[in-house]
Amino acid sequence: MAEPTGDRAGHLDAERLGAWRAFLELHHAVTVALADELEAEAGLPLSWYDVLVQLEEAPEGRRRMQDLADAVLFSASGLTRLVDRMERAGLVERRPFPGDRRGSYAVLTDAGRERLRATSGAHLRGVREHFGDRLTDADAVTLRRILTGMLATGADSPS
Amino acid sequence: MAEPTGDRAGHLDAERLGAWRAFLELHHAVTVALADELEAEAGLPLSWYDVLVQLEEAPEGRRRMQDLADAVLFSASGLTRLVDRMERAGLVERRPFPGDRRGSYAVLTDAGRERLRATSGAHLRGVREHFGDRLTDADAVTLRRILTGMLATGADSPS
DNA sequence: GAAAAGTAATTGTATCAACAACTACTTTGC
DNA sequence: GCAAAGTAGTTGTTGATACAATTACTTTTC
Repeated sequence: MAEPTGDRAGHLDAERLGAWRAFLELHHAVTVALADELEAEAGLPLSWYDVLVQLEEAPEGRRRMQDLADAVLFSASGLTRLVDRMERAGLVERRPFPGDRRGSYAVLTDAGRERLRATSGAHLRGVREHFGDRLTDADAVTLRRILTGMLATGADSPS
Repeated sequence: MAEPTGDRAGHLDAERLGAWRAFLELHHAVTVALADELEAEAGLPLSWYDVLVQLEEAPEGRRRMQDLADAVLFSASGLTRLVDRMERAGLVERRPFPGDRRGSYAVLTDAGRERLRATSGAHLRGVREHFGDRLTDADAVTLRRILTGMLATGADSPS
């Protein structure tokens, strides 16, 4: 469109900077609120919840460690310790990966599945309350379109 | 639009959940990329940069500790240590707050101002590259409108 | 105007995440 | 088929953040 009006493409104008700051602030507000609520209502760190969800959604309730680390946005070593803690709590188990003795699965236990079931209501209500309900239907569609587009644009995500 | 189709207001539908997940993923991708680049190109943690910017933007290059903590989304104790580190590096100084001997200012030093000047180009380029440039002009306006609206809706932000 | 309540900042401590180095295993190359 | 290179996962260590308790001061209350 109009470029040479001091508004050429690539310029970090006030709208973009405003969007960026709002993005950061909203992320902080919502994730802090969700983590606090989940901790208070279910005694569960948000990172544990994320692992439970990823396993629940995976076929047979299990995923490879590296794979799971990518899904929950953790480093490999971070996931090792996280799964350690959750295993101690009885929510997941490690199982050998057949055919490659280096690898292992993290598998959801019955207790883990039950814990997720007992918790997800509260968390989803939180996501609605702090995020979903603040969007009109039209804005939800638009926001999703814009954000997924931005994700697809960069080679950032497949980090 | 149509409500009673299992899509009533308040329901966390696929669009909203998709937007939420894209939001989380984009935040992670962009902040990790920015932090890595800033560290690599300027040897500066992102949290330090945020403090420098907040002080630069404030009148006389100084802000109260608590005030600054809110601005950079840190706890009070977290900011104490962060300012400790930056003070050791000579980028900020603590100065007494006249009229209330409990309080102190964090003030930008000349070295801090210089360091910010030398760094902000790289960071702003990063924000453009990973965020701003992935938005059309129209989407930038829309995104900002949606996000600031969501922030205003909740009582989350003034945490 | 002294005691109680409140506030700004710091410190003790625990947690938790990342990086780098390591172990164990698998695949590739010759 | 053996050595070299690559990959999955774990462990040693460090750094950074938060919460709770503490210190120092200020404001309120009676």
